[in-house]
Amino acid sequence: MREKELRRSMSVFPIGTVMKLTDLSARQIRYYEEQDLIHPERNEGNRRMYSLNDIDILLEIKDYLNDGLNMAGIKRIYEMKEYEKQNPPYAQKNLTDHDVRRILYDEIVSASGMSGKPNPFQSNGPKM
DNA sequence: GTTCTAACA
DNA sequence: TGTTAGCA
Repeated sequence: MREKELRRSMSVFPIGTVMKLTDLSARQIRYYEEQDLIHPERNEGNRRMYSLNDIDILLEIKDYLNDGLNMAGIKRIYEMKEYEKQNPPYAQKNLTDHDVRRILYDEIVSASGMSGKPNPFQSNGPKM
């Protein structure tokens, strides 16, 4: 079932399509790339070409943003995801990749909501 | 018309 | 983040 992943990794969408699919601005999409959250390829004309995987990540980022996470918190989650890939310990300790991510996620979200002081995971209270 | 980089509000 | 400028 690797054929499927291969296709999901093919960069075939221009930023305009990604904008419509994710409802994110071009500015945001390019910014998340700068933060190493996504890695679109470039075509002959230096245009960014995104894959279905990139789009999935973008949609995930949008969810995290809605939960009040800032870039620091989101990057944490993806950095952790990378760390896990290089260090199999978790996979063998009966926790799936998804479970570990869920745990870290809850940790960051609760840290954002329980402290009265500003913390690195919180994007300063509501702006109203 | 669409996307890109860079920079300023 | 939005937006704008000047290119390709």
